[in-house]
Parts: sequence; structure tokens; C-alpha cells
Amino acid sequence: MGLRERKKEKTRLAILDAALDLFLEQGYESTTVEQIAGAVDISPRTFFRYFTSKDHLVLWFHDHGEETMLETLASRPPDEPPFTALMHALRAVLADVREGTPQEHARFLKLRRILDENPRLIGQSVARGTATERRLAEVVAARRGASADDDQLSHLIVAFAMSTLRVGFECPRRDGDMSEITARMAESIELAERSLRPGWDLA
Amino acid sequence: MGLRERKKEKTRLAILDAALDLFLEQGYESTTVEQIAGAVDISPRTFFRYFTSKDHLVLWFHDHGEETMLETLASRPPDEPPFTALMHALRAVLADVREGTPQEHARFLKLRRILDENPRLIGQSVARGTATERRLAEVVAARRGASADDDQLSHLIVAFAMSTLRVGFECPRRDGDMSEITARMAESIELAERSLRPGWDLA
DNA sequence: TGACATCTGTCACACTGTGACAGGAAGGTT
DNA sequence: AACCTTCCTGTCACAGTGTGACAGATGTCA
Repeated sequence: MGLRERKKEKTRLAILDAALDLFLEQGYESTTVEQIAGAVDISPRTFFRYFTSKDHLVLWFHDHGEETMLETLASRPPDEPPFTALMHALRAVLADVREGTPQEHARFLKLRRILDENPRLIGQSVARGTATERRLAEVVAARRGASADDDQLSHLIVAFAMSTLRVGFECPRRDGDMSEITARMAESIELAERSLRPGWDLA
Repeated sequence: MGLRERKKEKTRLAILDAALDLFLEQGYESTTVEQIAGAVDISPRTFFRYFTSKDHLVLWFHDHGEETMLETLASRPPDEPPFTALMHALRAVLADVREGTPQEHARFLKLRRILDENPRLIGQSVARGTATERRLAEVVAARRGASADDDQLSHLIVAFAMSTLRVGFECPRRDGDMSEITARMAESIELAERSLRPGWDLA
């Protein structure tokens, strides 16, 4: 990894951290891109070369999560029931979060607080999730030997799995610490697994 | 209902219809608010007094659906299992769509095509859904004699129900007619009911 | 008809996001 | 070290969304 890429990554994180702090100080809406750019001494135009939009800042983790899910899903044995495979993917995301550096934990907690204070952003986060769902549905449909276009069950399996993740992520109280949050997410996964009829995702 | 309200409703629908047609002709992104306003001979400023944003146009039906769901849910017997009650609410939404006037059907079909061509808008639609989910979760939690803050299962029940609706709505092929779409939605509801373990929402 | 609330258009504006272009920094090549 | 190439950054200009303030038009009710 060359100097160029390292510098880029550093700038990226600097923007993110500055933005999260500003959002917590003054609120999301009342913080402008100009301020964020100013805080890390770049031009507003450059900001948009690192993040495609102001909202995109908040979806930072989401992109990582999606990647993890797709990778994990691909690595699961092909004969494993699809929903089970997805639950493993969820646990992988959870493990990623838990095993992060203290810095990453801090970012994660800040992000949760911001999302909690700005319901609109939760919406945006979910909105991005629909793109992920489409891709996951393709993979699940392939596993089931069907086409994602016809097979409603593939979509339902994925939708249920993503719901599980969301509930675990959003549900904890705003003052929860890292261990409480991950515990909630784990709890949500177990809840979902208990709720579904065995073999429902094979029919 | 006075003249004022009737006129308002008429303008509202005129804006909506003009917008849907423009979106289908030229695409969502390349249609401006100015054009929409021009098509119905109002000022752009006035447009924003009827719809809070350009996106809001597309969420028109969503607002109706939410209302129907909350009303239906309130009218179901209190001792009915929550997920069952929600499935009834879903069927009520479906019935509303099916029983609409031909004009309303036309709007519905146009809207579906627009959503299908603009994935970003599906996201927005889902995003709005999160607000609905919160309210529904409150009601479900109350039914379960719990607080929505603590009870993850309430959130999961609602999330699963909304997933069911979404899958039914999004899944049909873009060229489907009204009867095919409603059939798909009904199918999705039955699929969900079959998939869950009896009594899972009572624990 | 007159008093009142509500709706509408105009003007002005802040903010997000994008395209085009020119200068500068990183990387590899000789 | 000098060179060229490629990518990154800042500046300028701009389209488009969305909002606040105010004045005038329109519906409502007495």
C-alpha cells in the first residue's frame, strides 16, 4: 500500500471523525459540509470526492457490514439452509464490530447516538440496506436453485435476516455501552432463530 | 368538506398525476420541481406546500397504507396474537389497493414502474417505513403488555410484518397488471404465516 | 358586505452536489 | 536526478432542492 493510499485513508477517517464530532455538538442538520471541510482543512469540493454525500458519512459502517455479509455468505457451505447461512453472516458482522480497535468502537458509539437523535438518518441507513438486500437475494436464490425474480421466498429470507440485524442494532438504549449493544444484537439473532419454523427456508 | 378543501385535494392530485407522468417520460432525476409546477400552473413555492419534497410524491401511497394499518390494528381484538393482527392489517392495505377506483389503480401502477426504475426511491420508501415501524412497535408492545423500549420481540414482530409487505410489493415483474400484483402480495402474506412457528409472537 | 383565516406568488437565500479546468504531488522510468 | 504519467486537490461556476418573509388574492363565516 503506497503513500498515496495511506494518506487517502487517513484523510477519509479525519473527515469522518470531524464530522461525527460536529454532528454531536451542533446536530446533523445544522452542520454544513463547509464546516466539516473546514475542520479538516480541505475544500468542500474535495469532501465530495471522499464521501458522495453528507448522508454517506453516516452509512460508513454499513458499507463494511455489507461487504462482510457477502463474503461470509459466500464462504458458507452451499448445502447449508440459506437462513442459517445468513445468521452466520450476521454473527460475522457482529464479531467485526466487537473486535474493532478502541477508536473504531468510539466511532461506532458516536454513530449510534447520531442515528438515535436523527430518525431520518435511520431511514437513510435502511434505504441503503435495500441495495444490499437485492444482492443478498440474488445469492440466496442461487443457493436455492431459483431465480431471484420469481422466488419470493428468497426475498423473504433475506428481508427477515436484515430485519433481525436492524432490530438488534436499533433497539438498545441510547446510553448503552459496547458490550450491551453487542449483547442485544446477539439476543436479536437468537430470537429470530427461535421464531422461525425449522426448515421454513428450504420449501 | 368545503370548497377550499376540495380544491386543495384536486390540486394535490393534479400535481401528483402530472409528476408521475413526467417521471415516466423523462425519468425521475431529470424532472425538476419547476417542470412539475409548470405542468399544473402553480409556482414552485406552492409545490412545496402540497408535498414537503420531491421524494414525498412517491411516498403518497405509503402514507395511506400507514393510516390503514394503524386503524386496522386498533380495531383487532386485543387478545389476538400480535403478528396475526398485523397480517390482518396487511390484508386491509391490500384490500384498499384492490378496491380503489380505476384512476387510483392507474396511479398505483405508474408508481410501481417509477419505483422499479429508481432503486433509490425504493430506499426512500423503506426509509419512511421506519417511522411507521416505530409507531406500530409501540402499539404491539402495548398489546404484549411491555414497553417498546425493552421488548425486542415487539420490534421483530413488526419488522417481519413490514418485510412481508415489502416483498409482496416489490417482487412482481415490472409489467405485471393489478391482479398479478395483488396476487403476489397475498402470496407473500401466506408465505410469511407459514414460515413462522405458531405462537412465536406470544413468548 | 365586512372581518377573518388560509392559500398563493414573488423575492431572496442557504445548502447540497456536480462538471470543467489548471496546478501540484506521488509513482514509476531512464 | 530529470522526466513523464497519473491521480489528487482547489477554484470557479452552476443546477437544483428546500425555506423564510411578506404582500396580495381567495375562500369562509358572520
